[in-house]
Amino acid sequence: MAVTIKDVSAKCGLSISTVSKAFNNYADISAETRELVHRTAREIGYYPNAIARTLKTNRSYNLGVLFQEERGTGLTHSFFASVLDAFKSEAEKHGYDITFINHNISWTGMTYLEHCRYRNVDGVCVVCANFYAPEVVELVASDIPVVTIDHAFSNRSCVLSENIEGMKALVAHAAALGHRRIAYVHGEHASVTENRITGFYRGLSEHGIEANPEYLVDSVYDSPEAGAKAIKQLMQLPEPPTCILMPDDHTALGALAAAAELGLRVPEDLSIGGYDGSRITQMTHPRITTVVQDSKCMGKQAALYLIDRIENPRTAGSEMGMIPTKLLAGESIGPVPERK
Amino acid sequence: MAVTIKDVSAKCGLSISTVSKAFNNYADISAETRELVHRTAREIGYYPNAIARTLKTNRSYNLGVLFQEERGTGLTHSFFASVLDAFKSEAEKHGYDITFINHNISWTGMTYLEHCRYRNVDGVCVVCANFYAPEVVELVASDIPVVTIDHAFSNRSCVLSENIEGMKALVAHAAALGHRRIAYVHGEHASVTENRITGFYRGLSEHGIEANPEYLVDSVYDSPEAGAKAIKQLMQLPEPPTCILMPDDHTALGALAAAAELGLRVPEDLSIGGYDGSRITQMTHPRITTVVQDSKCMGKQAALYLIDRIENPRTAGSEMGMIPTKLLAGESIGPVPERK
DNA sequence: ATCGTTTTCGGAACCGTTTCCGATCTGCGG
DNA sequence: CCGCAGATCGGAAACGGTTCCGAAAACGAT
Repeated sequence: MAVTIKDVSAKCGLSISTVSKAFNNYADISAETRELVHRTAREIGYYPNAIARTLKTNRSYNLGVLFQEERGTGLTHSFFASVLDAFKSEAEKHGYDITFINHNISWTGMTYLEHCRYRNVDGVCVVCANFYAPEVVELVASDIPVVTIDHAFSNRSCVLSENIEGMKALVAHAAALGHRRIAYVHGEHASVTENRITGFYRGLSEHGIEANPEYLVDSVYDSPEAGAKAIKQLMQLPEPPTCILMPDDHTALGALAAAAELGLRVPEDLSIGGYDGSRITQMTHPRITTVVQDSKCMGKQAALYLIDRIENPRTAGSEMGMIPTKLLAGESIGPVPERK
Repeated sequence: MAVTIKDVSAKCGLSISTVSKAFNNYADISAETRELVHRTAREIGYYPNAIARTLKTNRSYNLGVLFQEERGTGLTHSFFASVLDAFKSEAEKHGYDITFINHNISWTGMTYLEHCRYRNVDGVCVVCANFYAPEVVELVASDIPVVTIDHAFSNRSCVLSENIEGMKALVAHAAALGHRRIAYVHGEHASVTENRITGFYRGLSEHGIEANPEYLVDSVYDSPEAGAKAIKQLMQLPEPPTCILMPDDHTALGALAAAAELGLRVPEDLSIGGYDGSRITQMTHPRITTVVQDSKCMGKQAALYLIDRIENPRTAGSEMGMIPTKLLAGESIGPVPERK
């Protein structure tokens, strides 16, 4: 069925090796021959078989993407989906396809690394996972090129979002509007979270606000329910906060609903901040004040680092890309209400 | 670096073919030998190389996923992301990985079909594309197993969402609340849209409501901006609708904001309906009344059809899965306001 | 005409598997 | 003790390419 290199070689009366070399731009092929080969290839619709090529060259032009499985969200998570989309586009622009690396149920029980070898991926982008899991560590310690997103390993390239600055800017924005009782409901522990907490505290101290431990609430990402719970908990404090910063936009959306349930107007009675800069923040009423993470840039940069590492194994070093964040002021953080 | 079948054969003093057969459960291998092979394989960490296996067997255990490229949304679209996620999970459960099929810029200009052959995918799931594009038709007409989502080709398996019934149910819900001036802002033309329009008209006629051509607005999916524009246009009619159904939940969210801008309360002054049943509908205030599409089920079913077709080429026919939809009543469609 | 050099091409091994087919060995009835 | 069937295993070709290396041809210089 499929047309192979043999068909091309037969059709133009050349040897297989000559056709192969013509296709791979070897120097010892005359211009006319090269032209002939390409022409007949086009005629009979020949494309080199990636599988055979990979077997021989050990280059698959396939990049692995490691997504966490623990939480159900997967591809549904808008921030990661956006990062992935950009990664994919950039990879494809360079001739790479992508495959997901994971070990779902009923699979032969391969580790991430084994899966990578099994599929011969040229490199892996670890987008979102428990970076401390032994399996991830094993992968990162292997000889396979790796780039990580939002987590830095030594001697591995990574792309980081400027979380400290982003959070600081958000706190500064709230402080500028007079808020001093600012709470932060944060997500699971990870580099991202730690940086945001750092940014949160720095933002507070830069505005001379004393940190109140009760205002730092342990919660999870991407859970409007948990967000709502946190809100209710915070608002029952003897001295409730006037501004609550949520771990992400989805949770902030849930917080808006929770506030409405409590009979609180946003931002007149309570200010709420999000994080990520997803599209929905601009569709709500009030629009959610958030910190935009440049997910497109992050995904693209990760692809560039990884491909560079793959194609220039000796010259390419381990880069660290810091992608700036940007405050997007909506209406959900308003002036602090008069003290009653 | 990688450990091959040779290492296993050397380690247990058996021939390569024996090891291979032991791994593939051939009958002419004694139980002890099989056990020995598996044990030493586990010891030295051997996994068969998928590439070599594919080259020989012409089975890649890789499924292609065809996503549209025209609109920027890509993976970001929550409905498709959800379908894809379910498809992926089910595929992985059966030992398949997935790769995206497309023809992005700077690529050698392969068609979808050529890309499929290039990567030796065992089958393709066409999730979201222009089903009338020549390239898609070429793929569907090929010998590669194909399953389509939300579009039916003859003699190809497909998974359809019950759009007619879903839309009818939504109209019925509005009618039950007294609405008779119901508008529908629909997305681009595709099977989905046509079915929904059909359902819309049937719903109207079943409740004795005469269709008003001005109440059917041509718009696009997933565009809050376009949604907002449509709302404003509709509300300027001499007899504006009391209930507006949007093409999807994101657009409905945009419509909510647009209504707020116009000073209209939802649902007191204007009712708005969504479609898809995405998570955000339950996080807004008011919650958006929508039609839930069972995206998980759709993705899973598509994977099952495709794999069945691949693994049982003769017995498997072309199936058509109709996935039921469910009305999810929020608060965004309320009783019709008193005629002023 | 001879020789060395450069250009251009083909032969063949190899990548890691699968699988057909033949070889060996065992047990058993006659 | 022979022959034969069944059980086990190994040899080798093949999948579709790449790439090393040698051979042939062409060419220029002497």
